[in-house]
Amino acid sequence: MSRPYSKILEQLNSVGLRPTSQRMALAKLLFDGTYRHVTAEVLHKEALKSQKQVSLATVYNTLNLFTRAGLLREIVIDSGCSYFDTNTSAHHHFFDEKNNDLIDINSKEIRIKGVPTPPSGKRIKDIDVVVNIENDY
Amino acid sequence: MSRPYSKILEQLNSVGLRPTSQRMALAKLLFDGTYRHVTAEVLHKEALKSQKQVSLATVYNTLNLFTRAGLLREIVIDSGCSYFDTNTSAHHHFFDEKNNDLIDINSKEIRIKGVPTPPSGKRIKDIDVVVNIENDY
DNA sequence: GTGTTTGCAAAGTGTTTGCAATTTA
DNA sequence: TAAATTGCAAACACTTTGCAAACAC
Repeated sequence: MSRPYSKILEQLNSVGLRPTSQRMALAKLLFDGTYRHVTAEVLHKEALKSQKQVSLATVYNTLNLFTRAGLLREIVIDSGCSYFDTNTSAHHHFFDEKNNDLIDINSKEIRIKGVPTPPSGKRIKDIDVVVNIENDY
Repeated sequence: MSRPYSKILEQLNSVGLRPTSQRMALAKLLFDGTYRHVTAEVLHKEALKSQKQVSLATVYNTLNLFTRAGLLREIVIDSGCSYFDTNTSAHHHFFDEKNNDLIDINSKEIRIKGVPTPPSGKRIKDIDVVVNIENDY
């Protein structure tokens, strides 16, 4: 599943980011072939677990850089915790607040009708849909 | 526009909250007859501006109590800032990130189709739609 | 070599909490 | 007067930042 080294290198080069060992290690964890939703803390722990020593500050900086470069998308659900989504195409999410778990919903599945005209001088940038789910007892 | 004292008192009593002077003052600012989206900081400033001295901690505690009592609804858009909405019925929002401005969208206007079945053992609790808007240049 | 990146610790933000003093019923 | 509430300051969780040392090109 893991993406080859050369692909990751290419990806970093293409957005003008120096392929430092920390960035390479984090990119390898993030872009492993499946779509992921990670917090800074989770990614930091994963990096330490794999042999790579990276500081939490660098994880934050790298997530922000990758997001600005279009490699990641930031999602805010709860206050006090940002998720970073490796799927940057338009799509929506299930959110299970019991486990703080995000699940992708393909953008083609959900259709939204009847969005009113925005206030004058404004236009729609994008639409975020979060389907909150809970245990079915 | 402002709601009469007796109505606010009744409202607090109905959810089992003691009508202290701080709660009365905050309720008066919140439930003024129009729907509002306030942050703790903004409400605190408003309280101080009106003659009422309330601590920021009490504003936070009161907003949380009112939310738990069903008088308010909490909305998280940005990380690092909670909004409290005096409209507790199901509805959606425009969000203008330029001014950090929330605007209600009547729930009857927006229709969502094609929401996939949630994972087994889970059911849909509610759906949040945020229509992000930006300046139209 | 020059400019970039890292890691640390410190600072920053929004929010919650412990506790003594105050207020409510 | 017993229980709830307040305000303050300290604690908190998450995130950003300043700066010297390390690294990439």
